[in-house]
Amino acid sequence: MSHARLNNQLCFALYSAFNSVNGIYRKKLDPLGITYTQFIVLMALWEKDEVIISQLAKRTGLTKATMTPLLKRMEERGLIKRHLLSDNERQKVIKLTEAGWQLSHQSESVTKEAFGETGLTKTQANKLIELCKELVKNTQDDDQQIA
Amino acid sequence: MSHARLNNQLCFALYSAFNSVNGIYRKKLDPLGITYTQFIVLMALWEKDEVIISQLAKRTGLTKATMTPLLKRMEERGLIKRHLLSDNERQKVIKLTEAGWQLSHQSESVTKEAFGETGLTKTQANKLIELCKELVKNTQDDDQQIA
DNA sequence: TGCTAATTATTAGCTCACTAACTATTTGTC
DNA sequence: GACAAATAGTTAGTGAGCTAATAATTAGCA
Repeated sequence: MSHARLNNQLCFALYSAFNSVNGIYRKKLDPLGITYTQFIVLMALWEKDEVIISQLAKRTGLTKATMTPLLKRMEERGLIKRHLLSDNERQKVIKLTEAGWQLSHQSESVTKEAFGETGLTKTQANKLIELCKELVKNTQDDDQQIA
Repeated sequence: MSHARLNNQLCFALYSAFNSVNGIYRKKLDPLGITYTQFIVLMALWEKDEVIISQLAKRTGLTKATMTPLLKRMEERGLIKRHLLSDNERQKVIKLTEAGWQLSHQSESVTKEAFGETGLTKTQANKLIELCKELVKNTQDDDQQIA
């Protein structure tokens, strides 16, 4: 009668933790008119602007099918523009608008406040980030073996 | 020009890690005809069956609005039954069917295989789980302060 | 009793996230 | 140059996940 138990499930722990932090961010980002996923895309663009959709998908870990409607909504809200490249008409370049850049100024405090609400110490958070990255790296390797 | 950076974001780390593990589970649970969220609900029920929806929501960390369509789909697939309680007609009791119990036999190997693919050691996984639980506990406390 | 407040579940409307199938280009090769 | 293969992005369909609003029942209490 042995079965998987919720309490010592790695995946359930990550699932709950992400939902918790996501909830914290939702409250803070809602007044700015963006979702957490859009915030991630913005962070990626603040680091490197004018990139094609595939590159953006790779850096955020999202699929292209997720990106399309996401970017469409972000364009409707005036945060980005999508331009067709002249030298390769398959590709579309994503570029931040002035409004998209403006949001970067609030991002620092949003992140700091959100971190505060997690109640974790810096050491704990760094350890958590490190382990998550390790996990992601390992599973990416797996994907490449399949391909 | 300082702004939040993707690479040292706790939330992004959790988000990526959860998406990775969720992807692993998706491949394994798809042949069983269930999603990861449904698997979580099943695990909760294997530990304690015949509970009302609110209790199930609390244990899984989902909202009631998420539970309703989720449980409807699970009932359609014959995994659970929903009964109205006679002594309190607001509440509905969720009870596993035989098919729902049957899945518990495969759950152990699904979890073990999935853990293997994360490439983490037992020590790393336990540390990760511990930190996630700490985070969830802290943010739940916050919620109670608000209420 | 009778009226308000709280609880339980559902619904509607939004956003994300995936897979699979599709269109449209570009590349590679003969 | 022509035709298969690869690449870039979109679309369709399913299943979460949330908030806010809505019923319906129960509890509290004056």
